[in-house]
Amino acid sequence: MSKQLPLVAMDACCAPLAREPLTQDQAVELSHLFKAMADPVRLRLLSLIASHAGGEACVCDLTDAFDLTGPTISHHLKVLRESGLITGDRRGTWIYYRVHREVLTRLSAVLTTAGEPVTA
Amino acid sequence: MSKQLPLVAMDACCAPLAREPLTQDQAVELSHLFKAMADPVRLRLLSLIASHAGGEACVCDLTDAFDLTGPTISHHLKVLRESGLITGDRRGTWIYYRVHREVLTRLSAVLTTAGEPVTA
DNA sequence: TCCTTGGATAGATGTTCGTCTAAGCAAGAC
DNA sequence: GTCTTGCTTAGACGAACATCTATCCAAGGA
Repeated sequence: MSKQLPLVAMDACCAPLAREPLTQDQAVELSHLFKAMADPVRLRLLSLIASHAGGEACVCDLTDAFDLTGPTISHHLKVLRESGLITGDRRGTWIYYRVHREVLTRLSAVLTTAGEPVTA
Repeated sequence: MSKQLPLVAMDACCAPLAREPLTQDQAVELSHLFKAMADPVRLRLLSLIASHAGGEACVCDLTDAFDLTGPTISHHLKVLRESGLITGDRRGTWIYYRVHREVLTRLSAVLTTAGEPVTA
């Protein structure tokens, strides 16, 4: 359950997208992360977990916020997990999820246009 | 050609995703933007345009970077256009595209976790 | 032990997406 | 006018995706 993919987007770590053209590999890596966030349910899940008290939330906290079945929520959590955006670990009866803030921070950095010259 | 959708993601303007839970509407708006970026070709297009000298690039500059047909590139540019990430205008023979930096900046702000308390 | 509860997996189904070929439109050269 | 070039639109098709129901596994309490 706590088995995660290695942290991704390391290659696309720091260079803002607007400073120099992304390589093919960087683009593929980043696209996986954006694809994981390209769904309203997953965005809200991510936001619910990230903003939850203690920085973590159990699935029981999440399911009630949606009009979807348990398996569907479970599927979306799996997508977020496999993209490296969140981790989950079981403590007793419940499984707690928390976000990988470094990944969000890295994405934020990639999208920034601060300090980017308009002309090269 | 220069007809664009109104700038989106205004509602999701400033509150970082990790500060408070996204509303359904905010999540839907943001998901459209992330969906537009959830493809390696579109990410590279965005990056090529954003990092191009003068802040703009014509389609002829873009097509050569990919092993795809013209219509496919055109399709991806249309997705980026309709999401509000880029605009294109024709000047004489060529069409020039440039990115809406405000949108990128806003997305970057939404993803930031700087200054976010881990506990509420 | 067996039952209950929390949560994931398996498999099916309708929809969306990425790519292509073919055709169309706009601008300039002749 | 007609041709060429740059780019978009239209339509088709296979792959990927979001959701569901049914099933299964793990942990805790009787």
